[in-house]
Amino acid sequence: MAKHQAPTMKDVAREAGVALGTVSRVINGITVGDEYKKKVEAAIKKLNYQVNTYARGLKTSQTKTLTLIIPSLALPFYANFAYEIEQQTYQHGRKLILCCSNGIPEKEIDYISLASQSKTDGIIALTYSDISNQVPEDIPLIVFDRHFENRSVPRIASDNFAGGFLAIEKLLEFGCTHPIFIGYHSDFPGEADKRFEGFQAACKKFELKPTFLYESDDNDSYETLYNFIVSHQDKDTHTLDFDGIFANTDLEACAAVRILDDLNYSVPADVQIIGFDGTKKFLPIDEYIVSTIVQPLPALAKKCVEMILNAENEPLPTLTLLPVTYEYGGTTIK
Amino acid sequence: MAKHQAPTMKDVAREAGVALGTVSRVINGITVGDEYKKKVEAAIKKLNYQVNTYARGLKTSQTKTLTLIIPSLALPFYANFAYEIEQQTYQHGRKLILCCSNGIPEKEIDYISLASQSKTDGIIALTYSDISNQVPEDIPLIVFDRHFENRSVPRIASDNFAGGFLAIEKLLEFGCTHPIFIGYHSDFPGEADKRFEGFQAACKKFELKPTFLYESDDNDSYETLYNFIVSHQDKDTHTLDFDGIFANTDLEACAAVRILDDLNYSVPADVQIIGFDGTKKFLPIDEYIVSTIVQPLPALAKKCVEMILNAENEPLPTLTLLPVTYEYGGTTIK
DNA sequence: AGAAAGATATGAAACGTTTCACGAAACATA
DNA sequence: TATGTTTCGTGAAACGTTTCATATCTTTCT
Repeated sequence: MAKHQAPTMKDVAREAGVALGTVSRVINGITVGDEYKKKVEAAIKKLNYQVNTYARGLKTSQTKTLTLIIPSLALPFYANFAYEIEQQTYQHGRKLILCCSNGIPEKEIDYISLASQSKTDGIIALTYSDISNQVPEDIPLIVFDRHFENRSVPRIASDNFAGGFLAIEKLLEFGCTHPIFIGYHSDFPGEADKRFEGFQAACKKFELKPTFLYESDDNDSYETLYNFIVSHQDKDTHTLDFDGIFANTDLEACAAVRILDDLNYSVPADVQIIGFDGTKKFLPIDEYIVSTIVQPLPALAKKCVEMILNAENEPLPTLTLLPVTYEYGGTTIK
Repeated sequence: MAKHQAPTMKDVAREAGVALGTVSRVINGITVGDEYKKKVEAAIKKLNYQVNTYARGLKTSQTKTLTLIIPSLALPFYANFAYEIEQQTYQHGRKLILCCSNGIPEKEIDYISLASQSKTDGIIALTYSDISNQVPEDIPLIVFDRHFENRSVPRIASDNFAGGFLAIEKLLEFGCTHPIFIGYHSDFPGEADKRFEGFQAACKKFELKPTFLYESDDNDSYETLYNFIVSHQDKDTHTLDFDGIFANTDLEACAAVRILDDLNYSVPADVQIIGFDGTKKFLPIDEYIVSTIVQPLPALAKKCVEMILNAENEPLPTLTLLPVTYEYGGTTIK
């Protein structure tokens, strides 16, 4: 038995008794006489015809495909961003190509090259190195949550600076007199760095002594944080010299909660804590709920995709910052 | 200024002073005379030529593309599976198209149809409905972690039954005399159901009274579980009538830990707990560590991709079950 | 040395679309 | 009725590859 060949437009045309071009026009929704249209549609249904994306892509060099380059899906934040991007991509009738680079520059570049061979309609990148000069001019690129040296590459992120500032404002509003900052930062230029700057700006404005733990990635961050907190306690009075924590991420906020608990301090009575990311929004784990500055992940994804797809009409703006919001999660008084 | 056109094989051929076919052979690694090869490679480098995947796909109807259909990336288990599939896909020189269906059957079918139009080389599906009859015959399909009515569709999963059995064996080995099962199950036919069957089989074999909480998805599972546990305690003696828990997932194991803690029982002294999934392997959150039956996610992903890509040589086996392992995580004595 | 066999380069055809110049038909105008 | 205008279907060309029959050049054997 011969292998069943998928029907082509030519088959449809023959079946419907019309010309090839007519079939094409029906498929692409270009005006066609009613009787013709009906005949073609009947033939399509009868033959169960489906367009061949590759033939179309070759002809139009529009592949209806978006590419997402992301280190991994291990961090819930990454996973959720990828999810939101996919949802948007689908909504716009595109397919999403997922690339997990593990943050390895060579892989990142390799993915770019693959994407370019596949004539992808746009690249959304959350990379460790600045890959903007690897991307062909005719493929729109948006860098998410990163700021590289080259400031001309369009990027998008939450307003991390405002978020850092807001966290301190909130802690003060909730009665804290000495909020501090804790966090680890990696050596790649992530937008998350701006949270610390927001903290500093708030300290300046409200005339606070800026106390913080802000170091490069550490193998045992729990221990580092533990020691830091211990160093700020008066053992005789069992008193801490701070009463509020702004943690760089919800993960770190959780670690702080645990450590304070281990040290027999009460949250939020003794210390109020605000994290960052809004992880509870997308990680359905109770243990993970803290008061937090929420990143608007769905809105960010929406913006990314819309901007990319609109890139040929309107050049991509250099920087797009979306507002963050505070949300109560039990580690503050409200 | 004219828009810069990407160079084609024809350009390379002209630049190198050879025929079109020769360029093709160089690119595809077919034997070509040394001098020709050198000339072509030089031209490729000079023009910065890249193959056009769409032209190639049209000609060969091999798209070097795999499609993953998964409900979402919200559950760490899903996210990690997607990640491992992507890694394997990349290793085999393919691209991955990610489809998040939210478990909506219409979307699942729509994704299948898109995949088929795009002539994907294979589909890996973690769906809620049985989509096997929607997939064209010539596209290999593997269903992950599901068992539908139609038993002829190739599927792959961890050996959940053996895992359930193993969990009880371990609890007994660690000195429990009355292990129980807790878990919620959804109404779609997931392989995870088999864990409960494994539990039951173990009860039969070891002559245990099978105590369990096993209900359909619940809006407030915490409360249900809390009430269940309370109903098994003697309030006067503050004693529970069980001393071991096998939880259907690590998430539920964590909930149990928390509830027992709230009720002032000690884990693992009073109650030992074993979860399922091995979530700690891929979710880097300390709160989330329990003793667990580990699903071999990387191995599962590897198998999926290898089998799919080998499907034309060797027809896909109906059922592939990969072994699970026990791993200590603090909620048991070892 | 001549013929046969073996390599390997060549260029045209084909994959399944979209697009466009062309022509036919229908309609409006005078 | 004759002419101009609009509408819409037609079919060939083109997109950038791969593949295959053909042609050319070596090598080997008698």
